[in-house]
Amino acid sequence: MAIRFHITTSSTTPIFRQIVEQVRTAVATGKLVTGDGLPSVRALASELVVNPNTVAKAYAELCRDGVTEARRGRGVFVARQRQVLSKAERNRRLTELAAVFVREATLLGFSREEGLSVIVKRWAAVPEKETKS
Amino acid sequence: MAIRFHITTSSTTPIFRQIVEQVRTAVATGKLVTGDGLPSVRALASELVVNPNTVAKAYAELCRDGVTEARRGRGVFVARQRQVLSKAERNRRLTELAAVFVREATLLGFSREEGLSVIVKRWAAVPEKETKS
Amino acid sequence: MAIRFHITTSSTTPIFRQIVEQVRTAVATGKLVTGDGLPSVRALASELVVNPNTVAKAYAELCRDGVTEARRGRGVFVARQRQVLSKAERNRRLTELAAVFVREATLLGFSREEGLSVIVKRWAAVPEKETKS
Amino acid sequence: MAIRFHITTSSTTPIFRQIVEQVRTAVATGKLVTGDGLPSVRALASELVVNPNTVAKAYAELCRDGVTEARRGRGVFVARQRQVLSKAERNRRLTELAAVFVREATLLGFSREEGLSVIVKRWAAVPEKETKS
DNA sequence: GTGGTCTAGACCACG
DNA sequence: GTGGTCTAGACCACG
Repeated sequence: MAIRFHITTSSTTPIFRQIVEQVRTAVATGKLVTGDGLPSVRALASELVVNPNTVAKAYAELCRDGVTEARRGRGVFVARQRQVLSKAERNRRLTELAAVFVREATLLGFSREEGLSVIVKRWAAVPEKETKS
Repeated sequence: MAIRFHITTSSTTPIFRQIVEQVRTAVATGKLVTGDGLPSVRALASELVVNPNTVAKAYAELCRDGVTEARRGRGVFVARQRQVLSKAERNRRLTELAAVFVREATLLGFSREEGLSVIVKRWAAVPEKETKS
Repeated sequence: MAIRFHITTSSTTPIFRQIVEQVRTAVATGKLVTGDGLPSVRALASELVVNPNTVAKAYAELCRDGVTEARRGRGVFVARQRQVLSKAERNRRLTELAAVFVREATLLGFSREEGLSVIVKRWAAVPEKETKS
Repeated sequence: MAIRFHITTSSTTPIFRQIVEQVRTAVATGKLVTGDGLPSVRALASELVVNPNTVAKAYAELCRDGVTEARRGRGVFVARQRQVLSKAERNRRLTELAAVFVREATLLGFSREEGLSVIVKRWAAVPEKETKS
């Protein structure tokens, strides 16, 4: 399935990071699956009216993190997802993610129930699959 | 109650942001409550061995977001927490926070149960209080 | 301790990779230790007569891999080395490294004894330290 | 003996290099010996579903390095392995290979014993033969 | 045609 | 002064 990108040049989030996050979201929610192709660097740069280097930087980070893989002369494709980080490192990152969520949700005035509810709702968008450890 | 700051100069997170986040966490978890005073800009800068401008920048952001308030000539204090954002905007932000958490947790290979479990655990650090909506 | 860089622009190995490898070697052999500073992006670019972006790309990869860390406004420093990859992934990489070494050494006409000997000799340059797993 | 090729189009390693390395490995481990024939360019390209130019490029490099030799109108065959490089050059390359192995193994957190062990294990796949110096 | 590398030069965030 | 981001534009390796 294809993916529609939306870039906000006025955001404090760098353009290349916005691209990275949109691809990561699409992969996490199953909108993009293993083997799906991304637009070519030139095509996406042209569509978003940004420099090809900016797109290339985003794609490079995605490839480095194993989300995608570049095939010579053919383009960038969604890779088979596999975990290379140690269990300890992954747990550390998950704990940090949870701390940020709880802090910000609390400061926004939301209760534990409201916070969990929106997480559960969001997770419904993620397709079932065997956990890859 | 006082707050102990821990700054990591080697982190990719800017120092001023580390200060901001530690105050926000302290307020969210009830370690700091309405009326509690923060160290003076000079005192904290000296203690953390950072530029006073950096501390001032952090305090300015906290005041701007309504977490703290500056009382002329007396210092910076934790403000009475009140929601200035519209219900719609707060819901939008909560949804975005949840999307980030679910996306990253999923890509790290965690299941819905593991993700929720760590959120619940983290929320245990937040004291009960009436929801401020 | 400082580090002397030697770049070969005629090599097929990209300049940014040559920089990366020289820093990795210096860290692996203890010539650079935790906390040591690298030359600034601009200083090294000027010294090597390459574009600052090329040096920045090398430094970015080193930081991403945890070899170094950038401190805001101060420069890039050697980080405390820690392992974030899973044991399985690290074993996989070591096996691949060994396969390459054995293949090339064999084709160069060297015996097992000669190959091991030069590895042992090279390892003598690595300072003793507790294995970090 | 024949050789089975396995190409990963998603790898960052160019296809022609994968072919080169698999032939080199087969020769180094004795799976292919002097006089053994390689598949024709067209046959291999067809089997691997790659561009014939890619296979031709791989064979050209193998011939240039003396691993194989092309016999006009008959195909490409494994050459009698002989060392064309000077002893000094071969020693230089072996030292460089060892440096890379030790550097990366060290940064992965492996000890000298672990590194040597995996080299020894890998070398067990190489048949005994008189050293060709 | 595809991504990868590099130069040249600008502007910004941080401290 | 430091690294981070971005644009503009060139050339190369691969297929």
